[in-house]
Amino acid sequence: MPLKGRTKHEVLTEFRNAEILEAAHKVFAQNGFSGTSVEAIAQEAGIAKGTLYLYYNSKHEIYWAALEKGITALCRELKQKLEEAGSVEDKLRAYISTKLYFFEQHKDFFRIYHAEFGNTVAHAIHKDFSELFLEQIHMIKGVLSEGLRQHKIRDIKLESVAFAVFDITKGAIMQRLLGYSQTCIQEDIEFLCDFIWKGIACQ
Amino acid sequence: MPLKGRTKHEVLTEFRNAEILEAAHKVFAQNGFSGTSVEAIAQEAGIAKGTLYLYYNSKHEIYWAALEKGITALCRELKQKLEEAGSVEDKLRAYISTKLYFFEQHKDFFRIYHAEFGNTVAHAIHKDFSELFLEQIHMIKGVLSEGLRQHKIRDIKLESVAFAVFDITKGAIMQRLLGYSQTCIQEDIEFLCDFIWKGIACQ
Amino acid sequence: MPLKGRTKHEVLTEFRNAEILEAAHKVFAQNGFSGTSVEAIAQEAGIAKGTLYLYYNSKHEIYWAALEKGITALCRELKQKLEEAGSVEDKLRAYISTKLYFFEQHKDFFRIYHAEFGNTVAHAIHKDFSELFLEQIHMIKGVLSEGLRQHKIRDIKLESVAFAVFDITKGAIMQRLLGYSQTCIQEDIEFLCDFIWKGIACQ
Amino acid sequence: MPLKGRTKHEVLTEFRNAEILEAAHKVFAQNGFSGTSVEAIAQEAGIAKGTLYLYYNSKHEIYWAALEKGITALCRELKQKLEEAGSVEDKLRAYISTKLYFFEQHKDFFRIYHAEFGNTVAHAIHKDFSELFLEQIHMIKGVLSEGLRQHKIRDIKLESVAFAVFDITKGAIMQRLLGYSQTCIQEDIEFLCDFIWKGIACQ
DNA sequence: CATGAATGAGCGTTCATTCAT
DNA sequence: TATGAATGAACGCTCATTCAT
Repeated sequence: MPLKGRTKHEVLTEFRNAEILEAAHKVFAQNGFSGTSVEAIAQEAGIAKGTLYLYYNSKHEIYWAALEKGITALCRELKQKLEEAGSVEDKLRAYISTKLYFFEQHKDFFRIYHAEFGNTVAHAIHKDFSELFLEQIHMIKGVLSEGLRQHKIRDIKLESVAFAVFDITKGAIMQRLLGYSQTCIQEDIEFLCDFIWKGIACQ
Repeated sequence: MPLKGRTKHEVLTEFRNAEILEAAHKVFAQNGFSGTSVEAIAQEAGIAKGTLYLYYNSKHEIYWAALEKGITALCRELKQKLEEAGSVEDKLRAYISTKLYFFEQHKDFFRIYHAEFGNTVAHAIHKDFSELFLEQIHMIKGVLSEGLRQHKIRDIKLESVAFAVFDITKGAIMQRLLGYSQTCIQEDIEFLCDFIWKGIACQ
Repeated sequence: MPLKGRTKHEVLTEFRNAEILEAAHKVFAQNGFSGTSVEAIAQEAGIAKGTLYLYYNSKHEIYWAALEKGITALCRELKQKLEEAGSVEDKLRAYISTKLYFFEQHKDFFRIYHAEFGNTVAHAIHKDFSELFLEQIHMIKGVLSEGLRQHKIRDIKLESVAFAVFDITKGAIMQRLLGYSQTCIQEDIEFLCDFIWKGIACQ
Repeated sequence: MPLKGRTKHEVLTEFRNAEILEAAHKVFAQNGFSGTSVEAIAQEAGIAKGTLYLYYNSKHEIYWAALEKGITALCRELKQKLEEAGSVEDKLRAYISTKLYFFEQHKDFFRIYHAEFGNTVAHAIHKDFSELFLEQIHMIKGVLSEGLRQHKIRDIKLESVAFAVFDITKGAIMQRLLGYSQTCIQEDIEFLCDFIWKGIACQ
């Protein structure tokens, strides 16, 4: 009895998937990949261990799906906020503030995301991860290009700046999570925007 | 017959230690902590598995020793280069260039170092690691303070800047390792110095 | 569909448990505790090594469970036979004959039981073991007390006698197992009863 | 420079041997055979691990030598005291009291001795051990034979009695070691002699 | 679809024994 | 003779994955 193009089965499956990934986020964030047992994920999700394998073929796949889901959600929100923003300055601010707020709400996910970052350099298991990562770099580069065309940004290596923006933002989120920074989010956003803009603006 | 206060035995022990840690650097860099077996480290070091346990009490201890050795070496080099540098600008440049060159020569170590960074956020196993990390932040803040006193740097949250400098630099190294950046090191250094200085200088 | 208060699962579990302990009896008896590998128990039980750990948390736990199961069975049988016996003489005979016949049928168990006895003196690992041991002493003392009240037994230190009865009986079983004694069980029982009774009877 | 038929070397070797076995007694008594590391014996003896292997070929050999030394000493003392004793009653008492006093002074050794007894039944590693054990049985049987010839002992299976005497005595020592018996040694000896003699005497 | 008992490869660690010095 | 660093086989235990129910 398809409704809106989806069978009841599909809806149920999707629901289960969401439950599993939510559980995965939680336990992977707490214990890391190798510190997490499939059993723990199953318990957290409230299902049997074997059931997990009806939805995912391996522990790695669960991990990757959880990672991807979060990144996809982040990218969707970033794209939307960037589109809504008008000027280049606003877009840059939108990127930064969206990310800080997003991870403030999804701290568990940031842990996984950040840990995977560490692994990416160490031994690129997932090529896909770097692709998703590069997508963000591309996004920032797009904003910077626009700023360059509008002569708001000085002649500078856009790619390097994009990486820098990405890294500084990620670092700021990390500081918040580790409790190194006691400032409020707005203050952090102001600082980052100011620092970056000064670094790239004309004159 | 001790020479220069060291017995033959001590020299041998130190040599073995160095061999083990070098091997550890290599295999941990390739496979991460949990992906690395003690057997693999032993083989890489050219010794028996049991021999490892004459020098270290556990796999974790080997890992941590490898990490610490690298960080200590980096810190030593950073301190020396910062002292040699004259002006604040030079010191900032010294920090950045020393780090880039250091990790260019110790790529394996960077992988471990970076991976541990990911873990630190995820679940702080080693308090000591964050201490060593904060030591670098402190170092940068010292330079920035000097710049502030000399009115070369505008009134800005030094701590946040320090983190930013740290993150951008680390990001740049990562780009090089992953092959995202085809520029030469000098170019990277120039870019980073320019970008950061513009972001913090007066006016 | 539970039958007699037990689910199919419970029955299966109990069956597995019995299989495991039987296997444990055999291999522990042959090789002692430290000479027995978990792998060997699993093979003897016809299951995988990991399966053992679904039922017991450690090798020690398996050992102790095997020991306890046997002792419990022995104690149950002893109590029953003692109750059935009428006079004090019969009770003493019942204790001795029950034990000899019991261990004649459970030779493997006697080996473990006896070995643990050796360990108990050496370094009391299991307090529980000495408790179970003392339970038997208490049982014998009870019989002797009755004999004393009935003036069948002379005034003598009951505890010491109880230990003596216990030790002689155990020794007799050991002789049989080691093949030192070629006499039949009945003969052994007669000898023990006669010897002990002569030692404690009035006049 | 042989003195009394022994070279200096032989004396030294014997001294080392004694030191090693004394150390072995101590650590084996505390931790059992498998719980004792060769390293521990070496440390206790104050020599290097490798040195042990100059005197003994394996851990088992050390264990066995320690056991044998004690048993030999016990047997020597038993024989001497039995010879000194006059009547059959005195000889029986001499056997019992010598054993109780001997093990009172060599508690460590009793632990090993008793533990090995457990193992003997479980899995006869050392045939030699049972030989030494049977030697004592033989000794007791000799005394009993004499008593039989002198018509002090009734017609009874001597071998069984010998085992019984052996077992009761061993049990009494064990009780003392475990603290189950608070009586003094003399009291224990009186009880054992009385109990056994009543059990075997004529009428 | 869901379950969870069963599996067995894999790993960290220990320790009796050897051997170069 | 004495040493103790080096060895590597062996073992207890874990856990991702499978599959009969």
